[in-house]
Amino acid sequence: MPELPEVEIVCRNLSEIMPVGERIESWRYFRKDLRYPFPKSKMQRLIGAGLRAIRRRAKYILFDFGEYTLISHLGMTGAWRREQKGWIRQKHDHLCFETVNSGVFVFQDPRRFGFIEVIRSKDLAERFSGLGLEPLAGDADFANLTQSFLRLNSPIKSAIMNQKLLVGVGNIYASEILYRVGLNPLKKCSDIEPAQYRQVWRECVKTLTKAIQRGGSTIENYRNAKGEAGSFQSEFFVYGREGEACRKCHTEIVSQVLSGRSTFWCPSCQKK
DNA sequence: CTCCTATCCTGCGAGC
DNA sequence: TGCTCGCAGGATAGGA
Repeated sequence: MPELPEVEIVCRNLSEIMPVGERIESWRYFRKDLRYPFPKSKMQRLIGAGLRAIRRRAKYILFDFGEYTLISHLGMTGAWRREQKGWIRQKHDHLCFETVNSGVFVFQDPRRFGFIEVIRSKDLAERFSGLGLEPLAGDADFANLTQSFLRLNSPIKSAIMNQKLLVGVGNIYASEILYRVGLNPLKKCSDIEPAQYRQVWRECVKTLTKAIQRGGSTIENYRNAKGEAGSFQSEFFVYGREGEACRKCHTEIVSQVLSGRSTFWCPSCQKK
């Protein structure tokens, strides 16, 4: 489900409804695992600790409780929502924690590709050491990223989705970003000029930023932690539009599976 | 090392 | 109506 903009929105509104200093009173589990077993003993360590911040790294949500950090990944269909005491369990609600003053936070995830982790905060850097460049970080070193890409033989679309190189871009935004640059998604990374890479990074930042301003994209069931849908899907140029007319030149949008993922582009606008 | 495939899981729409 | 098939926003282990 969620790519960088959606995870960013979830983090922002979780921060609004769960203030700094808030404490977890108790956990409840409705099954014993999601993608990985719940780290129950470590989750107990969070009880009573004051929340310092909720932030995003790549597509991970980090609840910083000082000595320990709760890591939540939404996978394809994961969602947090807030409930009040006496709430009624919905299908695919897998766990919840109750806070002292802010209600109950419930994690729902039909496909169960999401997961929950608790680690010592001092181990965060190592836990995420394999992650690539954070595109919206002020100090993002895109020149260095270009040098990495110039050495790759893979198609550009696969590469910008590779979280070891660049984080946050998933299957939807990959197609959208390349449309905005005019690059064919199948083009080999080593065949792309440095000047074109500068455009790729610029459109990447612009597209992700705009998507955040629109509250993310809601395809089927994405909702932020307040239950609100995003609206950026109305600005898609190519994703999910196979057979429809290009918004600029009216050529039919085409689609092809690349590395197992549906890929959309305009054969006329994306000839670079 | 690099790249691709299969896999985890449930739900939904298309097609018969 | 009801069945099967294919596909869905992610990440990763393992094979070529």
